[in-house]
Amino acid sequence: MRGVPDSYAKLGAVLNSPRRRQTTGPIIRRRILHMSDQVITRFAPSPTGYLHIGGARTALFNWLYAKAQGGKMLLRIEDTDRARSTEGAILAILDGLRWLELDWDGEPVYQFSRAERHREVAEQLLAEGKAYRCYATKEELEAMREQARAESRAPGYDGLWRDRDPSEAPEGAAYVIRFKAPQEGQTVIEDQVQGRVTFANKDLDDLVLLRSDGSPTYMLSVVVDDHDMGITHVIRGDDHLTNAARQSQIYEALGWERPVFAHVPLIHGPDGAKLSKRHGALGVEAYREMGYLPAALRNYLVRLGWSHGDDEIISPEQMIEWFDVDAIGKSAARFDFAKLENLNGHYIRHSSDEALVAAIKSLLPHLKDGDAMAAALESDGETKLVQAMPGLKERAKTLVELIENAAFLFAERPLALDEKAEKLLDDAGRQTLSELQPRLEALDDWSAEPLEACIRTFADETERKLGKVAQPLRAALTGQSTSPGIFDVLVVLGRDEALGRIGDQTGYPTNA
RNA sequence: GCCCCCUUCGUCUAACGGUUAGGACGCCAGGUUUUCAACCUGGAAACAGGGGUUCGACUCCCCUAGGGGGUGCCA
Repeated sequence: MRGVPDSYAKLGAVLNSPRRRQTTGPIIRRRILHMSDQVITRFAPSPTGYLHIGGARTALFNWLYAKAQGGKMLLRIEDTDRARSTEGAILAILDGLRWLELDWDGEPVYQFSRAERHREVAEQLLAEGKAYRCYATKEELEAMREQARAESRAPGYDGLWRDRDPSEAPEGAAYVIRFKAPQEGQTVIEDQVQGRVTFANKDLDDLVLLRSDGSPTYMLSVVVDDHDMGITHVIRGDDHLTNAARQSQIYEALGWERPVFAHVPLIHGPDGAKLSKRHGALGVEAYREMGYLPAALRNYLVRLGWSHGDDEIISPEQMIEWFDVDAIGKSAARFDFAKLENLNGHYIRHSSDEALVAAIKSLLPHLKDGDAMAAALESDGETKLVQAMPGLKERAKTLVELIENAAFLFAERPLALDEKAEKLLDDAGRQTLSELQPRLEALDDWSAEPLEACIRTFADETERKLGKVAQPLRAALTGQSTSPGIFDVLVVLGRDEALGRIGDQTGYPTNA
């Protein structure tokens, strides 16, 4: 737990920042109320699809804030829409969070299981005259909207049944329970990211709390659950900003204290438009399959909208230490794969060889063509892969690339050559290898230094530049024109395999 | 239509009334080099526009334009 003096210092800093100056009053009140309490955030996805990148960042922010404050992050599955919620989506979301290493406290709360409690609260509001039965039909509602539009008014429910006596209702007609929202004055949100946001109450209509089938709507459920779960800070996408106003009214009606709100701007696609499947609203599992490391993705995501000076590479520890919602920007960010790749490359280069092999092993089952390498690793390939890793990891931006670049290790003789390798192994190239082959065969210590000495001497003596020797050799050994350092390749492959691959190209099978 | 929010290099961002407007990714040029990466050096590249306030505005206010979100018996 954070010490009290520290919290006060922090509060002071927040209140004194020019950005917050205008919102002093209300913030003081709420902040002090929470001062002694533990921070409890929540991530509340609706299981209607995978965990997309925006959701992942929201989860990360909630997680970071909870960690930074020594609090908790709870997980709530908002599955009140029975038609659209699926078991598969729930699994995908949990799996995605685990992969990103964002753990939550306690068991996930399934919102649907709390429907009875939600209904109870709706009935209470009804009994207190803060809600009412509405018998309007679909057609009536549609007409209402059109008329509002025609009159340039805010569209929405016009209060048709707000003050009507229920006895006027048609016999046995279906009804919903609507919230009797205040019609005058304004509702103010003191948002930790957006600042003070004011809504005129006349623009906020009487929302539905309970559907005609008796099921609670999202707007009711969130308020009740956030309250019952003791949520102190609601950090979510700013597509919920208007909802915050409506929810505030419900809190007010219930006499409950509101949580602190922080609405973070959305993530857009590279073209600035809303994220669509084509450019980035992929499930996090897609990022795993593209070979991104969770740490790299987290680092990328945290910098999308949040900053700490000029820091770019931020360790998990620093992230937790530095994170705070008031450093979150107010404008939307575009998703940029190039930067993600760059970061991922950095994290790959700085991972241990063993960690990368482990990451590859856990990724392989998720890859279409992962079986072959998985099998190779099962037998004796793992040692080779670890051995080759220092050279490989310098050259890969994703695990997928790493896997592709490592493929030559496990390739069966004779190797298939790609186009560039084919070119390198022209007559001159093969001639070079033919001359080199006996020297290598004669070598009795097949390790890096002797190999390098041997090849450099060979190049010198035959008046060839090293590249003229290394490239054909690389082509013969890997089937490609690029690879880790050639001496390392020679060593990792081992004497027999290396000489065998060279022999395949020179046409002189080696006996050595 | 109505309501709310946003606007610094192509992208992510720093700046919190006084800077040659900084960093990162990407891009370009050079270096290093057995290939490719990595790495090093250098370069091009931004305050959306217009009004105020002020001795002084990227920073504060207003308007315009552009972008985004919301406007459900979805969440």
